[in-house]
Amino acid sequence: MAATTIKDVAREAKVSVASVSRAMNGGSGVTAETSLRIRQAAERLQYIPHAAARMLITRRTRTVGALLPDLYGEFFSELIRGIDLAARAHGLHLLVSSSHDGVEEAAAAVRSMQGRVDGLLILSERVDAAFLRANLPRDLPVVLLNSPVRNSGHAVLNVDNRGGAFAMVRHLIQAGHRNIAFISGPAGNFDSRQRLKGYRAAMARYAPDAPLTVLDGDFIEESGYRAGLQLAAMTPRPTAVFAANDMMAVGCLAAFKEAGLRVPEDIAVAGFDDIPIARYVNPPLTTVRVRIVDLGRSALEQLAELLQRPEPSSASAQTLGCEIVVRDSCGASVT
Amino acid sequence: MAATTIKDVAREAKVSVASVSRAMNGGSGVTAETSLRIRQAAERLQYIPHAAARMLITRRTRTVGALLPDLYGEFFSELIRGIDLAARAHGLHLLVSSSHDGVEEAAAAVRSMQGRVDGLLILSERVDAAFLRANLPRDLPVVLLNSPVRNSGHAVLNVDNRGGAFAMVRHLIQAGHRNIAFISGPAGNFDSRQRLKGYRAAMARYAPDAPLTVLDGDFIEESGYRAGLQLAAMTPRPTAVFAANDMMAVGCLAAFKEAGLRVPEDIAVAGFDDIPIARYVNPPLTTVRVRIVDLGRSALEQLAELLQRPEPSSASAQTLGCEIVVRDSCGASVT
DNA sequence: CTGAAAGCGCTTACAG
DNA sequence: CTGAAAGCGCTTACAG
Repeated sequence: MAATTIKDVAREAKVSVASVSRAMNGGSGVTAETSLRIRQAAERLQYIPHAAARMLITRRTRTVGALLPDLYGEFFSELIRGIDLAARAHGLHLLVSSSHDGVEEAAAAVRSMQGRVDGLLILSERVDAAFLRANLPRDLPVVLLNSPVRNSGHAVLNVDNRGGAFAMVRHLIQAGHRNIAFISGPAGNFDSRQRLKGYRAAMARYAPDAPLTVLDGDFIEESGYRAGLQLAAMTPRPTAVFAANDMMAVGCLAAFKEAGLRVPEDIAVAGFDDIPIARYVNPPLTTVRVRIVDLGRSALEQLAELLQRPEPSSASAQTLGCEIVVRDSCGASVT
Repeated sequence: MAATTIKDVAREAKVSVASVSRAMNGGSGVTAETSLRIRQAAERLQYIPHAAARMLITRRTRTVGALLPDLYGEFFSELIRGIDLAARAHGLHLLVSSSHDGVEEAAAAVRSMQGRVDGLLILSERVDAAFLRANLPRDLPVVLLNSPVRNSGHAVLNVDNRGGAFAMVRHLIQAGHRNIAFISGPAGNFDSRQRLKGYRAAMARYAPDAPLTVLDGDFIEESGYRAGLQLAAMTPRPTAVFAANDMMAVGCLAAFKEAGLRVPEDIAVAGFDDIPIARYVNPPLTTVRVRIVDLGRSALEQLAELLQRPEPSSASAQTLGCEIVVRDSCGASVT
């Protein structure tokens, strides 16, 4: 105990606590000499202002919260890394609450963060406008990541799933493919729907007469494997398949190997995400890369902005671009 | 603004703030009826106690901090997941500060967490006894993860790197190998040193006459590749190689493929970590799995324990076991 | 059981 | 520039 307080410093520097406070907060309102003397005293006493007392009086925590669902490895860590880096740059602390799969759990987490954070970053399929209205004070700055929510009054930052998928399909078409199949993610999934839209749009635009083939998947490797077996058995067989994520593309590769199909000679394969495994499978996977660190960083930047200027009433909606990574699974790197 | 405070609830329930406080904190010292009336009033007003005020008076934050270095994907996310799950179970919030590579950065992070956390989880190669002494108040509960620090007065929780490596080498020997090479991690790395010790111990015990071959690596794939090329050129060539981590084992596989060596027929390969890629390479990699979620969970549990009983002066040091995962890269599953 | 009051450590008008 | 004082929202002895 016996942590040194502002009083101790005041005594040591022979000034009032008010002056200590002013000196510790930028020093405006005190002479340079006084300020120096105070800061030296503080140094001597190893004084660290009590965070809670400061929060209580200033009504600010200098902390932001991040609410995340049960995410898979790489995405999660990259996202946090981006958020963390940006938070540190802004002098903000980061309170994390992850691994939520239920709405109730998420609601409890959000509520328990009340008063401990100045703003919130939320990434969760389950969080919709109604959830936000029910569980958040109207005036808490919030940035939604990868969310379909619109006009909730909150800022939204999305990955350009549609654009990434569009670009990938265009790439495949330019490489000479026309019969291109798509393996979707889980039915209601927002990312998957956007990627499907990108596929459809690119096909409509660049190969309007080509057949559309959409197989159901669920983002799990196994579902990609099953879809791969189906594809292998089709006549005419698509010459390329674009899976809504890498794991399903990996499953596809396994199915094709089993079916005796060569990749990319007999059929080209592309994925989405660029997970680390993508470059280690055989052949290495052509895919769409999402700059996840940037997603986290941008989200935090936006939130930090909100903390300073409480939203000019028009909630922004931004989109973060993706890039195509061409590897062997689609044949030569044709652009 | 206008957040409802304890006063509002007191007025609404027609009691003193003292009674409200008691009712909100378990209700001892108030009749059941009063307590109920108060809690209903609180509900009506959507009262949430102000965290900072509570912290200020109770001297507890109900928050733990996690200081993490710049970790790679899977390990990081699994660790946080484990910590987060356990923290939630204990009603503790989690303040995260990650991606530190410098000592100075880590020190600043630790200091800035002062007063915002009741305890700290620290995973960092750079953090030694001196660091802890210089940057932490003597009485702050701390659990060190995977740390060589001893007798610092802090609890330590380590992965059984030595035991895992020992078991793997024993497995290889039992499978008939005698000339087994080891590829080390970075020179000063604690994990690597422990794994090397395990290799040496198992060789000494089960194949005391067999040659010891240790190649330098640095945990990066590339270094495993180089070591693989060296191994391929050796005479006599080891019949098995145990890399101090999976990434180097993956590099080894690439080198062997290039050198025309078949795995496991010509040479067996084993790694350490069981990263997701391990099961996707060709052939799938035999490796040592670290239950990272459990590591995080245990660390938090230990910290939570410390928060309740401030360390009976004897800092504990625990070790978390590993398990061998047998896949094709070492041939048939001989146990 | 219940309430009045002190006090946690800080910041910030308000005087001087 | 400097300080005395009020007050942030809570909890907890202390009386009754």
